[in-house]
Amino acid sequence: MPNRKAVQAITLSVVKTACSNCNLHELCLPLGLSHEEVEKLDELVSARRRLKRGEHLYRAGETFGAIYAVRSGFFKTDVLLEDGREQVTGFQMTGELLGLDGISTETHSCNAVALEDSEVCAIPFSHLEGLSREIHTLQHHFHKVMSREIVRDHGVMMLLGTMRAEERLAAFLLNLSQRFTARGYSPAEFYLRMTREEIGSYLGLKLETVSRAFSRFQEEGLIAVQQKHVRILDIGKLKRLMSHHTRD
Amino acid sequence: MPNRKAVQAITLSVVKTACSNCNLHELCLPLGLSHEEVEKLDELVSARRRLKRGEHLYRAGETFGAIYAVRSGFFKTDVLLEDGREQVTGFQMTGELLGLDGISTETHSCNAVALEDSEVCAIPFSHLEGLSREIHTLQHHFHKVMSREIVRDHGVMMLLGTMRAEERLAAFLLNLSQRFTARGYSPAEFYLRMTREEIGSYLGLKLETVSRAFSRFQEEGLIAVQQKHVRILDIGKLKRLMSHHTRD
DNA sequence: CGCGCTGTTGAAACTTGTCAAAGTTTGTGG
DNA sequence: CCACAAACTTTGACAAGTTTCAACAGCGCG
Repeated sequence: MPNRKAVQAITLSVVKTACSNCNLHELCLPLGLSHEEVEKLDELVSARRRLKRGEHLYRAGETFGAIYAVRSGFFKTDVLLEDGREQVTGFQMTGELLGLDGISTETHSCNAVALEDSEVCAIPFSHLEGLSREIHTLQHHFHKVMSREIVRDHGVMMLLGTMRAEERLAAFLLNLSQRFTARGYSPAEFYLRMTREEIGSYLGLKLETVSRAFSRFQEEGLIAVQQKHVRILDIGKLKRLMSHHTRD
Repeated sequence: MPNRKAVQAITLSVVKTACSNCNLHELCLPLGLSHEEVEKLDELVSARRRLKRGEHLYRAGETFGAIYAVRSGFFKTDVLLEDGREQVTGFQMTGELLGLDGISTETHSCNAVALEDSEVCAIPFSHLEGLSREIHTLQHHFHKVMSREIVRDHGVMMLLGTMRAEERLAAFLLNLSQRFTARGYSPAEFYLRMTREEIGSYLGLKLETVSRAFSRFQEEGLIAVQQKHVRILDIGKLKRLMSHHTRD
């Protein structure tokens, strides 16, 4: 039964997800843990999960049990209003966390959807709380992560509340660029995983407005766009775009 | 020296701020603590601080050390952009927490200003972390509070991203009404502590637009406004206002 | 290889911002 | 306690930015 053995080997290698081997180390875990502490962490991450493009990691209304660390891939989170209006509240990439919104009511308050084939680590929340009672560093790191999310949200509020369309898009592109850079990718060239409509929803704009802003940036030599492929040509101008105008 | 004694008595009564006696109990603390646990909590709250209208509780850039529970009064938090643009990110009333944004970088990322004479309890953050390692309930409660803040921010993003002016104002008034109700005040009648400009900044609108929306609501019999005094006349219509239109 | 989804572009309509002026309230100092 | 100044609010007319509607192009998937 050679097949049986092969399957087992694969299964084992999938299940064995140890944080100690994970290259997200610096992104989703606190630094400076002792060897034993890292071993404890390994037990924390109960399971990995693969998602195909378009699949939901969780949906609003589902019972909350775990937060998720993106191991690879790309996600969006969105909130729906009864009348059908939708707002994308964020895009998450490798090393970022999903599900923090669920802690407050023990029910997820938004949907998380994979925008490309992705993989996540599930971190059962009660385990995380237990372990952070033992490991100060972990506790503090987790608090920082939650706080960072709040600060990030304030940035989005600023964007939605005070910026005009082109400024919003510039801010969006610069933010992506910076996050790709932090992950070792090119700061100036990347593929967008989301549609114009999803960008628009995130930025509080209609997809046509987003499209026009892209075209305008291209005309002015700030970027080169072709569908989902973006190349930033003049990052300085893009930054300056954001600190001039007034509106609102 | 009868004076000396009197002064001491006053000082003591001011310093003695014990959470166990605090009527914010249900709002800012976890329920179901044992007597000993509550006593430990009492030690947590190091100092109260009184602020006059217009005074800053903290400013963006200052070193973060404590979070604050509003004991009485009313606050706003705002973020400033280099080019002078300002965004009010929230209004905080009795029983709500301030300062969570500072955890992430150990530096406050926004300004907190008292909109009326107020009083807060300072909760040194390292103490809070220490104690929540001992008291599970406190730990979990704190995580819920942070998460709730994230969910709240998503609500604001929804508001800013998908609602038109009148919907935003309706949502704002309903939110205030609900929070006043939770504190035992009238759901239908209250004084606004903030200016039209501050409301506008929070809602991503110009003060003139806010003023016009107020007038329009008044014309249509939804509310009665006179300066800062608001009376909600038709809460149902106000709610319906938010689930009809489309925009953005 | 064609159908559908996604993206682009144009023109008109609508919402909100801008500028300006006048009215109202609040706070302060005499 | 009044008077006056400063801050805040309201309202109007006009301008600007964004959405809406519509038509079409392109790419990608089945």
